[in-house]
Amino acid sequence: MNDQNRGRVPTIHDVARIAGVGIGTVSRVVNNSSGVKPATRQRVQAAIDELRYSPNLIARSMISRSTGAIGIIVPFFTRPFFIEVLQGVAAAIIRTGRELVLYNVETNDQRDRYFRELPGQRKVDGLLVISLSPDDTAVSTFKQAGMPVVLVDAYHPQLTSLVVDNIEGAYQAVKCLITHGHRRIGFINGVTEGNFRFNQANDRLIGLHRAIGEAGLLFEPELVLTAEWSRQGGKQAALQLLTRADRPTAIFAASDVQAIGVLEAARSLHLSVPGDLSLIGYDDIEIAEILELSTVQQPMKHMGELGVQQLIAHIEDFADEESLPELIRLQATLMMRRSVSYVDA
Amino acid sequence: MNDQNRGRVPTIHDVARIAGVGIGTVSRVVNNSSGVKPATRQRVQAAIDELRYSPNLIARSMISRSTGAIGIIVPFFTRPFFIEVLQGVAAAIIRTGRELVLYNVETNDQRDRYFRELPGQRKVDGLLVISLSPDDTAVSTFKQAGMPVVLVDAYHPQLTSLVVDNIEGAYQAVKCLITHGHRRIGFINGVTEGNFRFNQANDRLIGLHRAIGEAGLLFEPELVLTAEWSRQGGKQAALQLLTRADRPTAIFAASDVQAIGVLEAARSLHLSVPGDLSLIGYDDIEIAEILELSTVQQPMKHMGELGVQQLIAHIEDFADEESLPELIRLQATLMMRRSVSYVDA
DNA sequence: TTGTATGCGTTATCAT
DNA sequence: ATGATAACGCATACAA
Repeated sequence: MNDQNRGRVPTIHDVARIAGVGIGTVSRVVNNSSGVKPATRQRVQAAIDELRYSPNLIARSMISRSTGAIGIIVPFFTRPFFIEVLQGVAAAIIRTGRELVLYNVETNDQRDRYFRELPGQRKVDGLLVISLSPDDTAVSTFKQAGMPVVLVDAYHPQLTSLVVDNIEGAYQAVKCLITHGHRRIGFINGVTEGNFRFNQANDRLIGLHRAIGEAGLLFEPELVLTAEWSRQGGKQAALQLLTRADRPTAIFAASDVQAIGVLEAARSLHLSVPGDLSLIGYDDIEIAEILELSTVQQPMKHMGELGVQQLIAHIEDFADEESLPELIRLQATLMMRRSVSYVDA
Repeated sequence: MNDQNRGRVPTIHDVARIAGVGIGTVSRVVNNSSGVKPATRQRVQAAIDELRYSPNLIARSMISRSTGAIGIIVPFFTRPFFIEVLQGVAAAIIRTGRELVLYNVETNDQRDRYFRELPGQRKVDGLLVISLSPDDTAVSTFKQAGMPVVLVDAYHPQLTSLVVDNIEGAYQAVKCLITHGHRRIGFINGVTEGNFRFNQANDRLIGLHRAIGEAGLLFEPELVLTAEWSRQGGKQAALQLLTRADRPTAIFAASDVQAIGVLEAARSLHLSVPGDLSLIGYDDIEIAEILELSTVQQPMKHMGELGVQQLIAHIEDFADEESLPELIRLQATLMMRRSVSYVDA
């Protein structure tokens, strides 16, 4: 192991030279192809071990036209919801021995650039898109490039999409509050950032309307606030709701992160949950259980795993060209915990 | 956009043909090289736009010998500690316009395979290794392949390493408990999984010893338990400690995740924290603040960002060959919150 | 059974 | 200013 070789990675030619064979034979040994005399195979293997050779995957990709990597396009990946989806994604990808390449998007521009350029760059074999809905132009780029794409928590008619019934989820949450005798229910919705989560925010509002309408209650617009998808956002909105003269007896938040902000607001106002205020969040991130927060569970890890599974099926399916896009619907589940109680019990 | 081109990505040759120029010229336009007549440049650009061409990064990598990607080798990436480090990592990487490739390791074999093969595969320009200490063989593989490697929360004399003074952190935690009058202090340490976190677990124990020794207290081995780095692990260990006749009045846990398990155990035994039990965790993951858990803060995001920063410096530094490895020491900080009180106050 | 030549899509070095 | 051509490291078809 002389120092001359510093920084120079051995290639298939080096192995061939050492073993005294042609590069074709080395290639056969490396790829376990048949038709190599055991003795030669052994010589080659010895050379490989000696040089600590491992094949340059970039060069191999040029020929095989596949990289073994899967790209994940995800907005604001540090938020708990996305983190939990990513956990499912990563577990599923790694299980297949592939690599995971993360593309985080924080702006519309970034999203559009990824949609436009990633398909042609060929650095990944497929794209899993989380909570982002590509427009028709983007989809045509995917199709033209033959790049398999699957959507998770987003929808496009021409792409396999995996969606959660959040209208029903929100409906169940609000209905539950109504059943518990609440009549003044505050709703803290999430902002729609660059239309990233347009449906997400909207669906929850629709579910709320449905539950309220069904119960024959009056919809009170001043009890509906829009806040950042953050603790801070939730806290501020809650403060606003809870300092009203006619403060709501219950709050439904569009995400657990915001619900935690509500808890903090309540604490700072010396209101007890659920004594003075009932609360339901959304997502069921891990911390919700610890805080005994009632919430609507989205099967986040499962969404990630299922998305990867679908994507890999597309990648491996050569007849993919015109395989019809599937629409997979998942349920949201109300998780009742300690943060809800009957009003004036 | 005819259907014939489905799945065929346009190459530089297609652009050249359409624009009626040679591929060299196209390459110059794509890379903004000088020496192209404005008129030609325009023609080429038009062809690029028409075909929606974007250069194949794989082919480009063959020549440039760089991929624009950074590989992260991390064990058990779903644990909060690693998630928070990864957040810093991802933010820093994306800020530089590079890609992040995640390599999760759950076994010794996996770790060794990554260390052995990744350097030669050339799919990434550098490796950031989290909480994993490569041995001399691995390090020599890195060096020979000229693959830049930086260690975070791990150490090797020949590699730039970023470590946290966890001995001091643990010392501060235990000393604080002693100052609050506690004499029987339980310690829930983490297991050493395949030596992944050998130092991590050991350092905390050393800090404990130091604080206890300094106070002239007797070290009681039966109050030191080893548990999984999980809520469940922490809970079970705590149950064991807290059901003793002479139960400790305080517990120090090697991680916040385990400390949360302690909280759950206390709750199930109807012991109040900090009334009946004082508790200090380790790491300061986000949930610690929400739970008002006292803990020792590790600058996780900062570690990730700093690691990336160092790695990129190595990647871009051509004289890297023999640039000396740095050892960067970071402080751990005791965060006092509600989970600690004076004993028999 | 094995060696050699071709091509993957780029960039870079030459000519022109 | 621009076009042709040689690498880059590999897999593979084909020749021997």
